[in-house]
Amino acid sequence: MRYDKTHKETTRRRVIEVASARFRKEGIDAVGVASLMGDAGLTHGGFYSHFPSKDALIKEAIAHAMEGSLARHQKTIESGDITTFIRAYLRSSHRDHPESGCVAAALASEVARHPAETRTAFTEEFNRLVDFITKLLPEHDAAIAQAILATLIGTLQLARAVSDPVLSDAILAAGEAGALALVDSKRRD
Amino acid sequence: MRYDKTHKETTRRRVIEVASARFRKEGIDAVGVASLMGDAGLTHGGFYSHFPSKDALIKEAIAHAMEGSLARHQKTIESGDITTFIRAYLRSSHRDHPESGCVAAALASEVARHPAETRTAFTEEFNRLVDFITKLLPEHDAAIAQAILATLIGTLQLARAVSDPVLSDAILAAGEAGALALVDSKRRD
DNA sequence: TGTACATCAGTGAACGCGCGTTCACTGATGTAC
DNA sequence: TGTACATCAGTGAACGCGCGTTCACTGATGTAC
Repeated sequence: MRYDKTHKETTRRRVIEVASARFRKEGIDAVGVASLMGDAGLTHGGFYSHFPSKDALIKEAIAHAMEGSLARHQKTIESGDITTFIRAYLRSSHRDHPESGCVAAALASEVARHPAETRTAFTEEFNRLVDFITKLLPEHDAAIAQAILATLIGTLQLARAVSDPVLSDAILAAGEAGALALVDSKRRD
Repeated sequence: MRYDKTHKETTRRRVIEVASARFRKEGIDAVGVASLMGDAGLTHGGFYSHFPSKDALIKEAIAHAMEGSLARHQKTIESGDITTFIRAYLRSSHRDHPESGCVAAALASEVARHPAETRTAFTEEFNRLVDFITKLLPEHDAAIAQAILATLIGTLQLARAVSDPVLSDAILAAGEAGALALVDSKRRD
């Protein structure tokens, strides 16, 4: 072979990396194959020697992004602190940088309209994220973990959609208080 | 004038109606002007005698859809029951029919990427929705209303995105329990 | 070590298609006489 | 009441453009001799 055998795999990973960031920032439909390959330093024609279709890349980019955010939170699970996790998730820098943030918050509504394969990949990573939160909870209750995750995602989306920056900050604060209240909700019943 | 003077206004409203349903169901980018006008029983050329651009229609369709869902919930506010509202919002029929459902759940992440005018229209209707929920709350606390709304939206989106129907039902149930727990969260502090 | 060759990652022109938008027009209808 | 006309909502061909995808090719490089 003419190229180092890791060469192609490196390129493939670079394309997935670029795609997962730009999909989160601009939305899946808004990012074309040609522009994506350009960002990865290539021309559009080579795309199909790496992926059978744009849909296949979408699936991989979503899975990659969710794995990445889980990996980033491994430090939190080691310290075992749900409060730290919630506060980190609802930081204004997360709201302002969807490209490196939670893929569920950025793309959940788009994923819902995508083919079964993409939704299955999303579901697997969603389950891992719920497990992660469950382990941080005092009662290890998966249903509460799901409700907390829903609150975090909904809060981030509303904070991003709203045009008033003061209101946006207030939404983040309200979501944080709400998510923290859910942490102990079972214990108080 | 050759047509009844209400004629054009009727057509305009029909286009907005069709757009607000299809945007919620298929996503804004996925619905073209020509296909939209076809659904309204017209050809695409006439679009620009009603709206200056697709963006202008998007803004109107979002505002219309949010007004519509508020109007639909007026009955709830009269009975003053937050529990009824939460349960109605998280019904499986709402998950399964985004076209007639909450626009914030269907389009929040898309709105975040749209021009200021669209986001301002969204913000105004969001504030009205928060006011509505606030009035249903025992403590009339707007921050709790925002957190509840975030929980509802996040829950619906996750329930729609996930590919496993059993898991989807579980997410709805978990979100309902979470939102109900938030209702009394202040009182219990 | 130096040369010839085979490999294949990446190139770029081309495909059909649907997008948002423009515009000269048509023809049904309300109004004026 | 009957006819001529003006209005303008709606038509449909055309625009430039970018989309996802295909494919014949190029040319840098690892391998074999």
